[in-house]
Amino acid sequence: MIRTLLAEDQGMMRGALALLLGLEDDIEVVAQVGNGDEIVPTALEARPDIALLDIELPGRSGLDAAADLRQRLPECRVLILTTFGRPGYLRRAMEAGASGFLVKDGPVEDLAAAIRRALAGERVIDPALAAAALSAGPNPLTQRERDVLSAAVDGATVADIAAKVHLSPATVRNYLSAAIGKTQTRNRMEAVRAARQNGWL
Amino acid sequence: MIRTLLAEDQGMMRGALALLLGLEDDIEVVAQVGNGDEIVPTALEARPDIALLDIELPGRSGLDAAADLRQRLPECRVLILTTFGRPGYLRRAMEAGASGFLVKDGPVEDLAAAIRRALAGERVIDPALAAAALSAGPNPLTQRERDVLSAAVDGATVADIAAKVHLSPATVRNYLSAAIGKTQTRNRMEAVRAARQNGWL
DNA sequence: CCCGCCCCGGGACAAATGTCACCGCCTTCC
DNA sequence: GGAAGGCGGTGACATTTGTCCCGGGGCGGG
Repeated sequence: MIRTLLAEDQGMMRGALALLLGLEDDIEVVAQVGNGDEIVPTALEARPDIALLDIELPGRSGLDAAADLRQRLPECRVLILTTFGRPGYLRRAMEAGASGFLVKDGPVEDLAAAIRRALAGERVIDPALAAAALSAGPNPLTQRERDVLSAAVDGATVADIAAKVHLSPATVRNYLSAAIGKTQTRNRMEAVRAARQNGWL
Repeated sequence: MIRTLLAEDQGMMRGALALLLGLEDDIEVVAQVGNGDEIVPTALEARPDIALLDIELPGRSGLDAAADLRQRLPECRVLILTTFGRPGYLRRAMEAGASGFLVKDGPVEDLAAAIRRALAGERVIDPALAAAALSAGPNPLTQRERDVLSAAVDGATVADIAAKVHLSPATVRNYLSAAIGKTQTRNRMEAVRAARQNGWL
């Protein structure tokens, strides 16, 4: 039996997937969590063979948790399951030591198949997505640029951002300008959009 | 047997739900679509007893399709199934003649139960959500304000918006200002955010 | 008929935003 | 030891954005 941990925030999706996987003869869902920072503790207790992680979770990103999990429980494989096939996400997933990367489009049958292949030691990645990740290149943004850009979502003013990141307003504007330049966009919102699109957050 | 149509864009979610509902003794999934404008044609052919519609679909909004479907196939009940429990969505769903409104959080067991209750003539609505929808009040934005605000997503400049909506830049700025005022926000991005939050798009 | 409200536009003005040049400090790498 | 680059900051500048006030036209209800 393949012992599986399932991390997914949408209750209906989580329940449906769990039920679905439970129908497979060789797969058993031993734990379910809906929150990012429950992943590692729960895994340490349930000791699954494989963890199926969503990326965008409340509490903690599935990518962060993946890296942590690979350290603390190396025998447990990690499969990332996400809505968005963003190049930067795939890149980070691989760097975190994930065995595969699935998008939530695509048929359900892929899921069980991916689990078995990952456990057999294979890497499970959509070829088209892999190509996109390679052609997009690495994240050009520095740490601070990411911070500032992240704080700029949903229309915060420069003053808001400065307060949130503990920087001078003037500095914030410089970072924003740099980020806008690197993303080849025209204003902060386009920059945020482009950065998210690429999975550089 | 309850004949069900399933409209949902995420392949994995769609497949999982279909499989899940298929396990119920009295429910049968007679059609699945992943695109908004396939809903009505497919329903006219498959003649389901109930249609389970996501709102945010490619091609056409599930809410639009719901209204249309109620006209063209009155014996078919409509159940809205969405990620976001936005007050305006609920309001529009009810105006479109939906029999119920489910959010994708919450347990899977709710789904089959909701289908049966909807077919029995009940209205299926989360009480907390209903309260929020009533307290939020109706959409205060005019048609043009909605147009302009919609065109302002992802950081378009005034000139971009003006071109997209075929208006003078000056007029666009006036509408944006009005929308910002009505949403009690400080800039266009916050206004967009607030409007989307409430399901006023 | 008038009132209110929506539509469309213009002008003027203050504030916010984006850009550029320049400063110093620090770390890393050749 | 220098070059390169990230970090934090300042000042100046042009552009954009948000606001307010002003027109005119249309349409519905009292």
